[in-house]
Amino acid sequence: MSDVKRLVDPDARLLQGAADPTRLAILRQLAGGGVCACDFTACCVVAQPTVSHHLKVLRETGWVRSERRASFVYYTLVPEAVERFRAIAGGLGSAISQPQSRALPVVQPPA
Amino acid sequence: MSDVKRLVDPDARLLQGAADPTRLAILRQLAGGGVCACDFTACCVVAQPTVSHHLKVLRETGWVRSERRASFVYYTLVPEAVERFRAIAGGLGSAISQPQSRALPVVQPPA
DNA sequence: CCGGTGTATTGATACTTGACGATATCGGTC
DNA sequence: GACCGATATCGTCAAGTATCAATACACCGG
Repeated sequence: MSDVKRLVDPDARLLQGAADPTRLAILRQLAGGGVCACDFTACCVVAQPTVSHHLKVLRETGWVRSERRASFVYYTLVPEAVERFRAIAGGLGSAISQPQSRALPVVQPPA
Repeated sequence: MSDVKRLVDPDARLLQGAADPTRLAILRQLAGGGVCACDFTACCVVAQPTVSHHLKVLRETGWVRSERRASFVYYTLVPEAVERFRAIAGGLGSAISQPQSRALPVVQPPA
């Protein structure tokens, strides 16, 4: 993806932040309460620099915030990011709140 | 990402399906009701083969289903995918439904 | 059966990404 | 101040991905 696209669609950027098995695992652990960076190294198969890299991506995409405490770094989920994520899900979900009768909708091919 | 990871975490795969500006735009248009493949070519900046490619990705990640009708192909959102997407959002959101007092939680660095 | 339109596939290319080892940095301890 | 554990950064490589032009395929109308 180009940088331009990242600018024009912040939602896609947010989704991309979460769209990796390692990062999704990190986000889930954060939702559960584990927040020391060393915990992630334990939970994931990847090496420490890789975890650090993913944490950076999550920071840059607005998912997490980091805070230093002594020699440890604590990570917390950014509530707004989760909220935005939910909003995206809600936006897509409008179609399923109504019955399935739209399977072949009224949209016509262009004239 | 490796194929292995795709197998071990289908949620990440689903997220990756949506984590692209063009595909997100397509999904949103599908939620709104536009379903003819030619509509996507109109809505996106990219060329037709690119749209077709993205539709294929969405099909492979379980987001959409396609159906041929005369010479046009109609696309519909897969309700289960949207539901799953919502479930992922809900799983991450559990932390924000409770107050922020967990900013620096009780989790300790490993002994 | 033949031309035309809509859609998918192929092949090539440039870019992005995930992963690692090595190394730097930061804070605490002795 | 020297060592040590915890994180981050750098350099690099392999792999994945987005994009397009060219082309093939499917379906309709004549």
